[in-house]
Amino acid sequence: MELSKNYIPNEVEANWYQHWISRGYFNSVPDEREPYTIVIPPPNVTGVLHMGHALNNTIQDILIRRARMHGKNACWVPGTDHASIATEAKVVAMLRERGIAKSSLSREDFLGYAWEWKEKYGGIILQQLKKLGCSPDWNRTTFTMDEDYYKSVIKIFVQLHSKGSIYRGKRMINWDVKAKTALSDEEVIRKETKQKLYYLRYQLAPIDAEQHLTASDNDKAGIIIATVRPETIMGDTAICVHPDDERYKHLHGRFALVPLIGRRIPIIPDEYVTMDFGTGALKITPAHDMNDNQLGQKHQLEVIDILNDDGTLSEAAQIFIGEDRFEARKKIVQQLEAENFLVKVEDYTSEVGYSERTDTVVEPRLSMQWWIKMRDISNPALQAVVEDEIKFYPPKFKNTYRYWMENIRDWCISRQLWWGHRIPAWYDEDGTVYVAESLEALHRDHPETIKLPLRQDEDCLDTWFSSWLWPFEVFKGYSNPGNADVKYYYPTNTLVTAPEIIFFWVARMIMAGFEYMGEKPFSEVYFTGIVRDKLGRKMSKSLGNSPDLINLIDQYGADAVRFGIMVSSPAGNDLMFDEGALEQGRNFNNKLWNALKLVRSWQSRLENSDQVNDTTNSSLITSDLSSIPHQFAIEWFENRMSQSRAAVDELMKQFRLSEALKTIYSLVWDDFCSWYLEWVKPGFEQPVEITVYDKTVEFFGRLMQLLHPFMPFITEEIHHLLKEQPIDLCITQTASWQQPVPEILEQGELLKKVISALRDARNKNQVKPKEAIQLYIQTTAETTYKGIENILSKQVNAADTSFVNEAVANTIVVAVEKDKFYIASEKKLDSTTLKSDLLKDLEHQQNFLLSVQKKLGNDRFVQNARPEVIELERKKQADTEDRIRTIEESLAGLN
RNA sequence: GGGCUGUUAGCUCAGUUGGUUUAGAGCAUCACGUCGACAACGUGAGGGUCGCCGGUUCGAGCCCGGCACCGCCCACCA
Repeated sequence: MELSKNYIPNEVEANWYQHWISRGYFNSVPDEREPYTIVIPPPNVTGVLHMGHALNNTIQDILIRRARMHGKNACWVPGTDHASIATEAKVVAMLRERGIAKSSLSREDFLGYAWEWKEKYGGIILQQLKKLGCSPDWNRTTFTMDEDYYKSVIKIFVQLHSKGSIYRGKRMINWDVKAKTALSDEEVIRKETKQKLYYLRYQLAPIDAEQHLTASDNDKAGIIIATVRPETIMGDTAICVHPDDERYKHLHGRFALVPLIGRRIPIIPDEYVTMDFGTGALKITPAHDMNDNQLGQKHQLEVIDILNDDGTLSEAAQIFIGEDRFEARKKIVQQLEAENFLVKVEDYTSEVGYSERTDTVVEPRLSMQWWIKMRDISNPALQAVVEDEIKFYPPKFKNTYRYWMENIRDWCISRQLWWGHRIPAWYDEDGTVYVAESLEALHRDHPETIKLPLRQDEDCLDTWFSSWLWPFEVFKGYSNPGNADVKYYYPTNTLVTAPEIIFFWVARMIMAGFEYMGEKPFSEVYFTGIVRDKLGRKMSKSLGNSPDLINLIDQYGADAVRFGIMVSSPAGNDLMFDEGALEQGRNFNNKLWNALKLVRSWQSRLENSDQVNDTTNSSLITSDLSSIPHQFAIEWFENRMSQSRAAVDELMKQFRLSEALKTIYSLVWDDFCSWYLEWVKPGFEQPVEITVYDKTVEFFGRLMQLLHPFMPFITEEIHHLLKEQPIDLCITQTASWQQPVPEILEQGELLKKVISALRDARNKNQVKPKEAIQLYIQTTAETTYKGIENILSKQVNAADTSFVNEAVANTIVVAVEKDKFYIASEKKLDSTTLKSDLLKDLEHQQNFLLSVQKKLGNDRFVQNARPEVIELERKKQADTEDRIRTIEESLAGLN
């Protein structure tokens, strides 16, 4: 079979994925092997593959595939999250396009549309993961609203409630006016926002209406406050000043009038106020600000809610009723100015909360919601991470986690949405609340409720209230406690996720794990970096700097995409995505492909020689390694490969995947292709020794094993194209490798160094590659060089090599460590260049010698440094002196 | 405002307990090269004094103190 000029990934990838699936390689059932388990961070069911997913899932796939090849029972559980708010928003938008308003639908009808939508578009992302080459056990695909999963979520709510850890309360919450739902603190993104600070004059109310029928001038001058939200003044119920503020002491106990509507509000002292900010006087709007609300409670102020749930002004505002809050702001400013209440306007920048999902400004609002008392369940989860029972990579996230856990606040879990797990609470006509797993359960446990007219709570639970059960409920660990799967797979091994969701998800999973399973959910958490573009900007939909992954896979192949992503993801750092890295991946594919072509071309030459052997009993076939000229190359590469393998193992243990990949890349490209293959490559139309061929195929195969977790497709393809294989690479078990021998590695390094130095010398002296040279070697280690002589002479195109005891005149001199090489060629030497190079080197060596001598001349160094350090310095000194002597000899020879 | 990282070649990053020939890699750059695997390539080369200041030490990219800058997380100054 003729191989194409370049590697063409698309068809190869699709075929192999199909093959793997048909053989069921990714499926896992409990057995006697040790499990290695990962649960996927379930992407939103509405999601499409973006860079963050690609990074995340490539890492998980690398870990899983490696475990699978290392004798573990690898189980990677895939699935999706119902993502209540995100999905509901999509469904509402879809309905709007069809001209249907959500408000016109019953809950049941809406959910009908939502499920229809989910079945049709949901889970596209799982199909896309297949294109990336991911190898989860698809039989285990889980959705957070699957029937059993749903029941578990409800059951957990009931359990927490009966324990007293869930309560219902009217408190200030973050309100999303677009989605019309409450949000948890974590769903609010604070962004620095340019605003205006308005200075408004509140006139004073007369002290006593009967005594002062007209206001004094002082009263008209009133008190000036600063605010960024003038549209909320109609909700003001007090003005607050610092008790020690001399400017306002005379106003304590008096009343001010809210501009435009003239309502009387008290002026009260409280130390909360900062005297030197604004005017030192603060308007209090308990319905629309967290702090104001606290102050309001403290001073028992009235609460006037002037906003509707969609962010428009309510009847209570008296003016601008029905206007959007930001429209109302503009209009009210105009009116305040017209009526002389506006004193001045300043530019002002502060942090404003935005909804994570809808990106609208969050409205602090007083509302009745369900809450979890987090203190009840947080402690074991805190301890587990602090004491490294669960390890974080990189460890810096321990601090972040710890701080949040130590200051944990109650979690608002109710959402005013329909798509999700409906809160299992019922109300009778008196407003009494009953919590039960179902209406039937309620009637069973509380027969007195049978006759009551009950209505169920309309709200759903926060998405994260379901996903915090993920690591055990994917194995039905809660719905079917103690089943074989959960016993075998739980706790899982590694969680790979983005640091952004450390509070949303990671912390809560750890809490749920301890609370419901009595055990940690995973042993290690690997936090990936944030994906940025090459300008360092975070990738986001709004910036439009997120590339289309499927497009990239079509263009470069999944292996190249995986390579590109991993090679630019240093552990613990962000990923600066650059398409150049994908090109590098594609080029690497090609390099592998071409190496394969070379090795396969030997096959035919082997077969020919086989035929010759049958009749002539030629000596081409040999099994005795020591008798062939390529013995050193084979021994060296064997050792070199073991050395890199050990390095890769160590890096993988520390989750330094990017470096592990780079190590393999360099092993393949540099050591295997550039050195080893060149060393053993036969000349044009020369036969190939069978030992060399067998060894090369074996090496190549082992390289493919090492690389497979990172680039699964091309490695599988090459594995099969190298020779007939009884089993697929995907499930091949990694054999144990030998320990590298340091002496052989050193010899290999020396050989490389000598070859490079000689090539450099040829290059500098403009000796053409085609032109053969005479090489003279002056060394004390002649036996060493005898073993590598044939490689050396071929690699530097030497027609003839001989050993000498003294300098050879009229040659190019090259010194490597203690050995000297003399190159003689037809080419007339340019002694000027040669001389200046030598002089430059001489100066460098002399400076170096000086620094070493200075060190050795320092008594305190000699007294204090460790003996081996001193020994090393002495060696440096001797070597450098040798080196200088060589250069001087060469210079002398040139004259 | 508090906390946590980081600052090493043009770019992205390694550099393990301070001493391994006066700092390494990949990409990019430059020169030469079409030689029977590979121009999506080969062979070479150039390029940094390790953010700044001070200290400890025989010796600092690495340890200590201060400063500057970048980024992230957290926090209720209108």
